[in-house]
Amino acid sequence: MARKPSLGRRKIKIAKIENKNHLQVTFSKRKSGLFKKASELCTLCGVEAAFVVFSPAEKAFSFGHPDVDSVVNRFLSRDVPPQTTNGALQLVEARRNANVRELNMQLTQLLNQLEAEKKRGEALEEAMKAGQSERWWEAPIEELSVKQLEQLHASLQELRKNVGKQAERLMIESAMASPYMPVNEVTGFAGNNPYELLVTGFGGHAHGHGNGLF
Amino acid sequence: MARKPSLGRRKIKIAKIENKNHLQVTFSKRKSGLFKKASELCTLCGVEAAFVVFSPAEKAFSFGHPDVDSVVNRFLSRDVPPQTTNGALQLVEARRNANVRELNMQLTQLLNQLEAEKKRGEALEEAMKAGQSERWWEAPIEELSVKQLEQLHASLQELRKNVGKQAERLMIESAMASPYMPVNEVTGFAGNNPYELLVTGFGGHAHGHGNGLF
DNA sequence: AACTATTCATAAAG
DNA sequence: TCTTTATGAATAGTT
Repeated sequence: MARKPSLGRRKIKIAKIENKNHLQVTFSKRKSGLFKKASELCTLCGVEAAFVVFSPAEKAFSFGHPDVDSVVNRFLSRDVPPQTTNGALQLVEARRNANVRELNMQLTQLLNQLEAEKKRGEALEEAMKAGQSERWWEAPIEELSVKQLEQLHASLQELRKNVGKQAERLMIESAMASPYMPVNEVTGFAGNNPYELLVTGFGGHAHGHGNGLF
Repeated sequence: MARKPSLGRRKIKIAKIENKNHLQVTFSKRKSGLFKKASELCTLCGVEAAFVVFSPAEKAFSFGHPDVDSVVNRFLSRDVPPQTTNGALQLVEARRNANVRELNMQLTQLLNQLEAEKKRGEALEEAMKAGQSERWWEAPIEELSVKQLEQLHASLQELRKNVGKQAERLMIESAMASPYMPVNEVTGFAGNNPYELLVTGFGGHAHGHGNGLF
């Protein structure tokens, strides 16, 4: 009766799994394990974290504590640290670049919609050009002084804040007309609790017809 | 010879670790393990994923394949899911759609407001000519003229390009062969862990069908 | 940071 | 997908 009920776990090579079924099973198992470990990290260390993954079937799964959005926002718009040591400088630049991209996204949309107004703008430019000899911020960044960079950064932050305030105000106005109380949906994970709330993706699969935003 | 050099791993309760040193060590170990597993998941299953975590010291750490930004963008702008027949889910769907509409409305209103600004533009034009502050871009966005926004946008693009070039150069310089996937340590270098190699990048990457936020 | 005993995660199979 | 099993891996506690 000497049997071999199971070979048990085998060592595998970390390389793309070719067998679709196997891949799906592995994805599912490992995703669960990852969510669990992320959850444990948050609980054990009291930190914020977010994890987003797209399944082989393009479905979005996410985990976040306190929630994905807040963590992602914190990540995307965190403030420049006081440090200016060696490597930190590059990182600051990279971060500023991220902010710039963020602003570009917003501004590009606005500008596209307002293209019709350009003509009138030309006149303004003439006027401004005449009275303005300072365009230092268009110089190569290596040539900008620390002070100038700081000023530019402050300006960007200010602009961002202004844009944000506007959006926030509009959102509050809209929210007042909203019939439902806030519900934690897609990205929700609330907790200090052992396992996560697996609220992933959306039921069926996808193809939306969009509302044409962005 | 029978020694007990170590008690070995012990079972622990998943609850906030109070001892600061212990907490820091655990955070570090588990973060590494998480990054490794996330990396493996991406490789094994050929999927995209992003993980962001803030350390107890508020420092941001992230992992992303192909990179954090593209994954996050994909997540934030994914399609609105199809309708369901389930009542409870319909409610969620409705709310999600409401969110999308809400955001679209914000954008529309913002655009309308900006458009309305053009009418006040003449007044600003006068003020400009009068030679006011050089820091006009710090004014509330509602008060910026179309022309100013365009100029600011151009400036931002220019800056972005400059920053990008520099970052690219630095990236190439420090491109010391790494078989691992991009892992960012955002606020500083962390050392030996191969999963914490510094890579600051921007990945252009656009899937052309995102409509909603949420 | 290194070491090890142990717990935990999971590959394979049903 | 859920369960079982045997192992491979991660890691808690210690040095």
